[in-house]
Amino acid sequence: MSAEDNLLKLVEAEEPDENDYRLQEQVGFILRKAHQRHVSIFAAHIADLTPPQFAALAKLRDVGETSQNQLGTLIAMDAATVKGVIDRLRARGLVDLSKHEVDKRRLLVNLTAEGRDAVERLIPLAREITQETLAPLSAKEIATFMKLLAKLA
Amino acid sequence: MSAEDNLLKLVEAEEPDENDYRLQEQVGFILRKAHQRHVSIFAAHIADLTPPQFAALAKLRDVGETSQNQLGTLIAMDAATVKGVIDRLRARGLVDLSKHEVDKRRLLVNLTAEGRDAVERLIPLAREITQETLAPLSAKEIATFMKLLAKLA
DNA sequence: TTGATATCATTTGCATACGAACGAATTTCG
DNA sequence: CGAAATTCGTTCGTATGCAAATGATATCAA
Repeated sequence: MSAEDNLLKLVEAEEPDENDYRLQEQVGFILRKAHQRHVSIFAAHIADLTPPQFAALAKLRDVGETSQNQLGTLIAMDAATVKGVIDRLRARGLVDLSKHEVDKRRLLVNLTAEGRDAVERLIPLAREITQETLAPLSAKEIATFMKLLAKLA
Repeated sequence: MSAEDNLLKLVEAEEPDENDYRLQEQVGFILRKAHQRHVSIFAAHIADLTPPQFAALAKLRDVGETSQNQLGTLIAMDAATVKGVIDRLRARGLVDLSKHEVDKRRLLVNLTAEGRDAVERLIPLAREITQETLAPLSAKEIATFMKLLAKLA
């Protein structure tokens, strides 16, 4: 088949040009990069905690004692992932675990005093992280972006 | 200090209310969820390859033979990560490796015939993945969102 | 009541992701 | 030229993230 035939077929079928797939313009690729950038900014401000670890602490501050699975649901982590995160926070004395009195399947997670202090101390830094992540955008752009991003998540 | 004093201090200094940090509204948290959703959509369309693996193949299709590190730069992966990705693609016969004739430090990566076939076959699916990821947005919103997301990445 | 289902948590295996340390090769510069 | 700095790749350790399998407990329904 000649190049002209190819072009013709393309036009007739209104197919996208397969030779013109640009990785750098795909949402998934840019989303991955934006996420990487945020994690990097986070690490620069809060060196001794990861974003998921901070998310767990911040959410526990909101809702108080919850089961491990429930916490996972609240911060968008599956059971296997949340277990690892909680284990590490527990090893550092930031949360503690106890068994549910009634439902013996459940593992209750709570902030320790130290954990509570840590969240309170870190929240101002978390605000800075959010600001710095959004710094390339104007106030108006931020409002628009957050609205659209929320729709995608 | 009384609660009223606290409130007064807050208003005077125009400080954010520390009791009002909402994890669910932070860019980082939503960015992480949006990325998770995209990976999930990707997996539903392309089961036997991960987004980073596909990114490596798609980029190799663009630029042809490159060094492992250079490829990593192009697809936003550090040296350690790209090595793992390429190792797995190589084990499956989708890329092959060779030594740079002149610069003996460099490891050249190339698509195999099978690898090239795979990318060409998968690109239409990748377009669908992009579409489905952006499906919650209108055409106009997509244009806006992509512009702003690119600024953040 | 009991048998089927569902839920909670754990474990294993695999795949990113990155910092840090390292050796080998190359480039820069005094 | 030759020492210092840089680049390329590898390895190790740690931390998500998820699928799948499993065991324990709880709930539902016949």
